[in-house]
Amino acid sequence: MEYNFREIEAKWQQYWAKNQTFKAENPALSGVEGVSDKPKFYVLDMFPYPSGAGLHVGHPLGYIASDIYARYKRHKGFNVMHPQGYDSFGLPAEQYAIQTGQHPAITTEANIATYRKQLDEIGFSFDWSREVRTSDPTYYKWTQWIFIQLFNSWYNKTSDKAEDISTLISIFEAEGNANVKAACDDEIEIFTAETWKNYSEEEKQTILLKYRLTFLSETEVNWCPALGTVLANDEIVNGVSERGGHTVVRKKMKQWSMRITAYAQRLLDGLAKIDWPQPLKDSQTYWIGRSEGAMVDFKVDGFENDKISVFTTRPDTIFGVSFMTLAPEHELVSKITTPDQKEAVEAYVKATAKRSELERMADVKTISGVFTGAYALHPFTGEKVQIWIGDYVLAGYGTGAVMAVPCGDERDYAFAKHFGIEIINIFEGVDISEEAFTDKENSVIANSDFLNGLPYKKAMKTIIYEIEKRGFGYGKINYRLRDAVFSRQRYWGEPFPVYYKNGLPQMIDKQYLPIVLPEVEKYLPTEDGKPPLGNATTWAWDTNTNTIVSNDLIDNVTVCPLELNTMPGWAGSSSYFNRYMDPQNSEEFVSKEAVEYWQDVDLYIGGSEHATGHLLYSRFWQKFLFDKGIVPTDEYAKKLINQGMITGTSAFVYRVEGENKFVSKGLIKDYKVQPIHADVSFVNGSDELDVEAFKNWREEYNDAIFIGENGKVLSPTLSKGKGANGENKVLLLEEDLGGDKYIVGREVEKMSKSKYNVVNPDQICEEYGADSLRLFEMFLGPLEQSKPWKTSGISGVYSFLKKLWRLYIVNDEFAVSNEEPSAEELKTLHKTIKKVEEDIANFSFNTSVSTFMIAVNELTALKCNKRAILEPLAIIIEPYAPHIAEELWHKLGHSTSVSNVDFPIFEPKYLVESSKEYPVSFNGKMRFKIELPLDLSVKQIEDIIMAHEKTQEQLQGRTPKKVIIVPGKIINIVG
RNA sequence: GCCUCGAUGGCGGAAUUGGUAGACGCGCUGGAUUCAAAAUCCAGUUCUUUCGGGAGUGUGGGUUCGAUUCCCACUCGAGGUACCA
Repeated sequence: MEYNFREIEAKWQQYWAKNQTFKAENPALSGVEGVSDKPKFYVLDMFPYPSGAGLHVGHPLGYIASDIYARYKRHKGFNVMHPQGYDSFGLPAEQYAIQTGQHPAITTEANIATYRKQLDEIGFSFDWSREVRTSDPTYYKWTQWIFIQLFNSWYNKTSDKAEDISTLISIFEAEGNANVKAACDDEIEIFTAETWKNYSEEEKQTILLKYRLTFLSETEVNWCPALGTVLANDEIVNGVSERGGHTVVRKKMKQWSMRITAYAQRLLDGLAKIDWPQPLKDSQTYWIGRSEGAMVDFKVDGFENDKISVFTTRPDTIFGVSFMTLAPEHELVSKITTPDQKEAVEAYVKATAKRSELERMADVKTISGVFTGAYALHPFTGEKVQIWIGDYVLAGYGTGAVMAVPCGDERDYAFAKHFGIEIINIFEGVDISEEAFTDKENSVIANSDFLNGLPYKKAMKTIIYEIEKRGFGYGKINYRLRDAVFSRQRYWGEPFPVYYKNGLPQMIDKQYLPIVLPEVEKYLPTEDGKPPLGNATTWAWDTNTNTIVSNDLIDNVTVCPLELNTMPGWAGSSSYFNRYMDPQNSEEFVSKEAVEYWQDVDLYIGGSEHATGHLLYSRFWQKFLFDKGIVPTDEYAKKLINQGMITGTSAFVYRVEGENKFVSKGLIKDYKVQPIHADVSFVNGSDELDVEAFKNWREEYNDAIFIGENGKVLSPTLSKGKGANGENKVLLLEEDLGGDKYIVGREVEKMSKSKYNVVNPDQICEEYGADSLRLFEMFLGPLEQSKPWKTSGISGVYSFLKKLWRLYIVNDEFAVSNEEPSAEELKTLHKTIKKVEEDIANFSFNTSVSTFMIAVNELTALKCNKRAILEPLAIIIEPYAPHIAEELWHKLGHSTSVSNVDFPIFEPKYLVESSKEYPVSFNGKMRFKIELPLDLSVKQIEDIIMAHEKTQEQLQGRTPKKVIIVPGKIINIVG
């Protein structure tokens, strides 16, 4: 009776699907007995984007880990929800559509089918009845609904939460907006209740838009006219688009934005109460970028009505200001520049416009700038301060202007030195002739009027008080975080539930959702530069019938144009974890009962690349939904783990330059060679190349000559035989080569199709089975670290599974005995239980696999065949290798799934030892070992050890200075 | 530049509060079984050695009876971020 993984795995995968073994019940809704008594546990994976390439072995790593955890929790008596779905809107499907005309929905559907097949083959315990797809109208209906909720809300800083826009309107009607503290647009005019009531409906709406949590704003974007779209920073390389190399310009566009900045402080504070990796928290903290300081206005000499506002974190150094720097794009630049400087300034502004923001920021070494000829007036001293422009100041950050204090800031110092600007020292007892003094905590202010002699903290308080008293500024907490642009000029995304009347956005009522993506002829932007939805001919809203109608009917009275942008990639993923709780609900986003029961995610596993994208936006939406009373917690995931990347081990062959000849790795120093990626599937575990497979790979290599490691020309004689893993292959026999082989070079790189180092899970499942794949992925190393993939090692876990199987087999028949287990057997079992439970608690799955191997090795050595040992063993291994466990469990005579059986209880009594093999060290170096009873006193141990002949041998007559004995641990003799 | 993580045999890695460095697996070497192979099993495998031993966890210091583990300085690698005022 062989371990036939193909048969076993197919059988149990079908069984689980048929019996809905992993369906998680919502007790309140289902009334399923027994479920409601169990505590809930919610294990979540970051759902995948279903790309055309399918899964490679890197993808399931986190899924396997979370699956082990979910399965373990079922054994521990929890009602576990472990859902999966697809983040199925996205660019690749759209690009494929542009190239081929194939509708993205069709491509996406096909890709999902591939993913599903691959996921099923690995034996995950997903509850597929809860599947969501972000591109499914029944799902994005709720994305649109949340958008409407955001539109209908404003952020009240007084109550410190989002409130319905109606509460704001009531305040306006009662007392105007003078006392409203809200997260809102920067420049809002103050009005009274009287004025508000006299505003037209349009004027009112325009004002309200400045307060809403999602709002239209003019945003500067990277516009690529050739592609007809906006590009993200990372899609621009050297100032041109990554795709196609087209020109990119900065352009202002009216777009939807999300007022995430309203939540900056709460997003920061919330980090303290969630168990997420510190590096991830650090990067969110940095991204939010809280800084305390002051806004200060500087008057411009000769321009009575203009002022330059700056934000500074060091208002205490204001007496050290010797110049100001404006971003070249600053609106005052053209106005205040003197005729003398005009030419230079204009040239500089022009040069800056050509540089991308990225380029400007990457170039740290060159100091550049131009004097405008104008002067600002120091608010305290009234002295004239030069106004410069410099491209290190960014228009998009803060006010686009900096008050420069060279003695206290390295960059200002370098700038001042470079252009010979005065450097005023305002620090007591500090030499600034060589560099700026930036240690603010240890600074004492001097040369600064009323601030003289004050340390940093006192000086800050005093100066902010003075600034506010004199009325040219105020203390302010600034955040680096920007409001998030929420419009995309794409086709394959969620349509907005928005139409425009007289240029003002109107929300479509909830009952008419979803607004379904229209059909278009082409997926490209229109010729006049409108987004792809501009191609739709039926894309107008009839306000009488509340239906989408033909554009021909637009009259801007009853029929109005619909929004042409779509939502960004992160829209659908920002709250999907809540939707899993109640995925089929068509009346509500999530029912009260469901969300009260499931509450939040107990364990979330995914990649760290989402640190400041998805993981920040989703926290923002959760806080908003919490404010609205829709969800009961304002942080949605208690615990988060980042799985590390699996890198590929690329293989290289070496072509002699100018020839169609390849030399083996050991010979490359004798030739001028060019390394070429070879597909890793042509290489075996000993880095030997299957030369024939490589030759047949591409026509250009058909006639290539290969020189082996020993310098022999590899003969092309073919022979049938077995490959390294037992598969049938046509290969070169060693005799034919005179024992010579072609050895490839290896290098660890990111796993990628273009590097030919991708390994698919399907291949592995086919050759070794899903249980082997699962064990091997865990065995590779710590979950959170990145690690290279090398398929050759998989034979180790495969042998282990065969060895485990054989424990249950006697004379080729399945058989276990009912004999009482021995102390040794019980010890093996219980130390395994203990270690595996500790490992799961620590997410240390790699060490669990080792522990299983040790247990099976020991039980094999003991020839253990006893039910009392082997039955619990099948349970504890189930989370890791569920198929073989289920098979063994049923063979042991059970008729229901092993997945909900109680985990064996660890009994410490089986591990109690009476003696210990003490390591005896001399000066910290272990020299020999001695077996001693554990109940000896320190004195007794010392007497025994000092009398020992090996001790005397080591000491060679010396008298030890000290003998350290830690009972149960070590003996160390010093001297 | 800054932030974060990491560096242990030929390779992946283990060593849970400072206490036997190299568990477990791959690979490799030798052997058993076999007509042969696959599979399986057994033994060995950090380096070095005059076979007594000696050295050894990126480098250099420090704390300690004792350091892969703690502290300081540095080198290299990976990821992120970026003249952030």
